[in-house]
Amino acid sequence: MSNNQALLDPNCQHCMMMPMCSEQAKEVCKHQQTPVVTHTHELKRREILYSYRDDFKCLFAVNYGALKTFHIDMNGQERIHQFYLPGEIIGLEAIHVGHHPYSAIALTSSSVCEIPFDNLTNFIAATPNLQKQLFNALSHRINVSHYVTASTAEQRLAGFLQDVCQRLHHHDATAAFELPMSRYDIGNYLGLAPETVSRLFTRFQQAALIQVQNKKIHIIDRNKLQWIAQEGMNA
Amino acid sequence: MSNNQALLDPNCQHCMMMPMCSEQAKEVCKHQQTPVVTHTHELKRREILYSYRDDFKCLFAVNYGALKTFHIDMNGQERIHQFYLPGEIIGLEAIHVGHHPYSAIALTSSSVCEIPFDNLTNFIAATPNLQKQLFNALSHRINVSHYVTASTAEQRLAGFLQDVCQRLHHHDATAAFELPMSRYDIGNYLGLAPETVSRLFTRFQQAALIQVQNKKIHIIDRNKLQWIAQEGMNA
DNA sequence: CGGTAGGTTGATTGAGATCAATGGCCGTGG
DNA sequence: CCACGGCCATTGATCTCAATCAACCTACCG
Repeated sequence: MSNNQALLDPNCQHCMMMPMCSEQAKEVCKHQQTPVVTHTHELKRREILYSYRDDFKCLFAVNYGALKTFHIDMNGQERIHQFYLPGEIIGLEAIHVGHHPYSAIALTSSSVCEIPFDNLTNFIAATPNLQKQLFNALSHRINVSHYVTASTAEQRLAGFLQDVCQRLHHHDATAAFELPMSRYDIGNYLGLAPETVSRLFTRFQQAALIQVQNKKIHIIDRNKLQWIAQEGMNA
Repeated sequence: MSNNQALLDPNCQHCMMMPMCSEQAKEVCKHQQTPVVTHTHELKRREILYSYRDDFKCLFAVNYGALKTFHIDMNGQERIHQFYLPGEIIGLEAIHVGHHPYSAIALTSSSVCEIPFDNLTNFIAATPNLQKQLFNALSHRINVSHYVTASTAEQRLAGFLQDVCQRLHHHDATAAFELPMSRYDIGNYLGLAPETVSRLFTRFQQAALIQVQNKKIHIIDRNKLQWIAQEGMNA
């Protein structure tokens, strides 16, 4: 798939790397003979994008689908580090060590744009006003996922739903979407047992905050969800 | 305190911003009339460096002492975001929003170098090989503090001690240092009650992993501490 | 010297983990 | 097409680790 085709994709609208795919950017690239986005990868569910300890050469921007990064601890247990939704950049944590500290795997059929990091830095050096863009992306990543350290399970899951909703660019009080990950994955990410996640979904549904049918989530009362994320359910 | 004086300080050896204070850097600065480190602030214990929502203009590098960033939630409860030890950079999370999302306060008598962000970006644009430095610093911050989401209290505290030890540049199997923060702060940061932190210190001491006397910590068996951080105490 | 914040230790409670059983969904192969 | 098997999800029963409540101690500061 070419760079141009990717630009036609509605998902590119929200991609942090979009400025690197602009007409202006492509002019610069043509000059340098080094495009920022070289090509895209199509991934099937459970297909590995890269593995723990692989050399860091490229960042990846999620075009569609969803991925997770994880590692396997000394007990053979999976520990999920982060989920990635369309428009988000995978691999930033590898910049300073030169290799990937986590493995990345597709949760659903997905497509990612490959961004060779050297091309990117060259490009940024040539267009300093875009340097800020990458700083912003990195700065942004420092702050994400507050809620995983929230005190109660309710707060964590409410925060998670809220976060996913936002990252899928649903801005209204009500929203419907499909969770790309299993209850096990959510639990793993939030430090909860999958059973607890399941029970909480039921409780949230009983409280008319959401409607759940398997992976389909319908957010009914987002304000209240936000409230719970910060205060807990009975506060 | 001048830039030169700061350079004489042994803490500067490990500062991520040291390249910005090099002779080469100062040459560039002289050219631009905009030094990277303008001056330093001396802070007393509990003195505020900046407050939540303050405009983001500067990063700060800890010269000596220690600080924490935090915010007060809707219940009036403090939530600690991060601790900062000598050589570390405060304020990176503000880059992409333009204002500080947390307040910063000194835990002990401290000194920080003020780094106006515009000066820094100008400087980096003028010396592209140092652009990488800031990318690295940001990338590094994405990965820190794993252990706060570890499953057991033991693992979290062991991970925390291990982390502090490393950030204070103790590389040996045994080490002694002073914790700059209270048990309440540690608990708050790790999502544990202060009583739990206290009990764990006692248990770690009984297991001959560490010696504790108030804030003075003596790491006796760092390997085992590392083990516990990953596997738990009885695994 | 008291006063106060911080630290330790003990007793009790509770949220969430774990164990266990069941049901639904989907992909695979006969 | 249906049947089987595996994975995922839900629900219930029990247990456990850490929170909470409470008392007391200690260090530091005016």
